Amino acid sequence: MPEGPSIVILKDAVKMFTGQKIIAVTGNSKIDQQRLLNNKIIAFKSWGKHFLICFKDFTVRIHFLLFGSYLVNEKKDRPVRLGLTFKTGEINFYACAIRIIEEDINAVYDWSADVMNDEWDEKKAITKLKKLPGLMVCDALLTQEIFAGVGNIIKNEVLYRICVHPESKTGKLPAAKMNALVKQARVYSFEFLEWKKNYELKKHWLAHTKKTCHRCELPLIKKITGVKKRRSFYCEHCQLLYDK
DNA sequence: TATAATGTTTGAAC
DNA sequence: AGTTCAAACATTAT
Repeated sequence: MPEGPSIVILKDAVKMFTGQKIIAVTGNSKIDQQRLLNNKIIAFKSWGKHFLICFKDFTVRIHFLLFGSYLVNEKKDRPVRLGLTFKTGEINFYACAIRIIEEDINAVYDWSADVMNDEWDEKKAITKLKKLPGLMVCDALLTQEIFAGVGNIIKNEVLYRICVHPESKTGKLPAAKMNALVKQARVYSFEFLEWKKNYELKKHWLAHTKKTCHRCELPLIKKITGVKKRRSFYCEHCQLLYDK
């Protein structure tokens, strides 16, 4: 479920409830559910993988982690974590982490770090990366403070696309590769969004879970990389290692 | 059927 | 006190 583009799809799927009052709340979430009752939703927003339901005085933050899911006007045979009922329909959330944010979300979130946001700022991302020269690029792409919304699929596809080895150090990247990294983090995420909408995401994977490099026909390497210990799929021949 | 996987937080251990 | 690490959570396709 996760990765930023999927959250953008969710925002779109529930937009008809914007401005509506919640007339019933259900679920096993430990948040104070009563606070939502009879309260009007001001807006649905997102920051990276965070889905935000905004009310006048607080915000509900939903994170889907690895297995979270949601259904609009449907239920599934699983415990509902949070269910919101409106006059015209309902949203049900499953297996997700939910919190209430009391502070002004504009003070909490740096919108320019979200690759899906109009305020996404390449230059700021590069500045952040330059402060972490020893960080492997596989870890850098998964760092939400820099690339909010990027997950393991996008990581692998971006690095394959720009021909950079996942264990390269950000401080050793040539300027052109640094620029490509930051550029493609957003570009690929929007392609992901379109493919996902059309239920054809996997069809477009070139590296993630793949066995062979389509450029040189050599086998792709599958390896747990970086301090984040996530699996990387890469071509040792086509993706250059910049670490010295 | 067992396993692995689009992820993050927490608290113990160093 | 700061960093590292495993555990916990929860679902589903292969």
